Amino acid sequence: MPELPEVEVTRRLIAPLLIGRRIRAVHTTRPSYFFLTPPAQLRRALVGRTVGALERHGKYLLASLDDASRLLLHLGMTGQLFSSVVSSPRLLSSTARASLTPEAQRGFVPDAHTHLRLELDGGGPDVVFRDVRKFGKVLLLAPGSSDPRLDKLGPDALAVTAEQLARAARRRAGPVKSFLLDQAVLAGVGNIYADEALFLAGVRPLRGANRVRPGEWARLADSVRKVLERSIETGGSSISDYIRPDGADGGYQDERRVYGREGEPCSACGARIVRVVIATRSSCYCPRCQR
DNA sequence: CGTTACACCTGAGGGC
DNA sequence: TGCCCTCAGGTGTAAC
Repeated sequence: MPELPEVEVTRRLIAPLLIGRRIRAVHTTRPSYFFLTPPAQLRRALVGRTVGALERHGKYLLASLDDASRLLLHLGMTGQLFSSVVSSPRLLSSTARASLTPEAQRGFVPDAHTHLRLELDGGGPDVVFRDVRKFGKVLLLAPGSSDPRLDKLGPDALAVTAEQLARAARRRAGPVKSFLLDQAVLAGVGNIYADEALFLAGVRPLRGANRVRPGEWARLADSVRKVLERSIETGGSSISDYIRPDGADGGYQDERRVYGREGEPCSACGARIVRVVIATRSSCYCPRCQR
């Protein structure tokens, strides 16, 4: 679920809970697909560490620790990173929520999907990482080491230029939609914001990337930045699982022009929004506004 | 090298 | 009500 705006909003709200804090205790679930670093090793390595900075690279978060190691986090499709003092209806199924006491409903209660919980010195709330589908990832990077997942990322989508996009697209005959989703080309755009940026730029998602003209790359680069910045301002898109770290919903889902709006009238021209499948990802566009 | 198909995992919602 | 199918904001890998 989370794309660049959701990860950036998460970073801004989680940073004050983590930075300068010493990790007092670490709670995890059993080993799984989710843990690139085995949970037992993770617990040993993290306890006693103090967090320096919390940075974002595309959709990845990177926490630097006082022993020069770094903790790499990815939210996958259903990952949620939040403060333990929140209570949000998105965090529990209705049946699970109904079984809690009123006191428990006011704070977060760890469940089987709560894969990582950091207790911090200083009396603040815990930092919780919950992920139902476990497509999210946790990886501890030893001092001085990196990871291919980070190294292969293209320029951050908030800073990408038309020239960078046009150059990267030269040998790319596939759909421009797939091109925008390629994290090695630009880092941070996912299915929602690719569709939204293509709409704003007036470009059809199925057009070959190498058949997009220079003027259109300029509009696309602007549209990508505009859409992402506006989403960050509104707190991101809360469509199914995403919540802000403080438990509130984002607001960008109400500003979508095409994503998830198949069959609805285009907000610009009234034509019916169309849905096609491109490389297994559903893609919505306006057949009149986008060429 | 570029591109596609599929796997990874769980839950919600629609159709019958 | 229950079952079965499809779909979901991502990404790594194998295969062409």
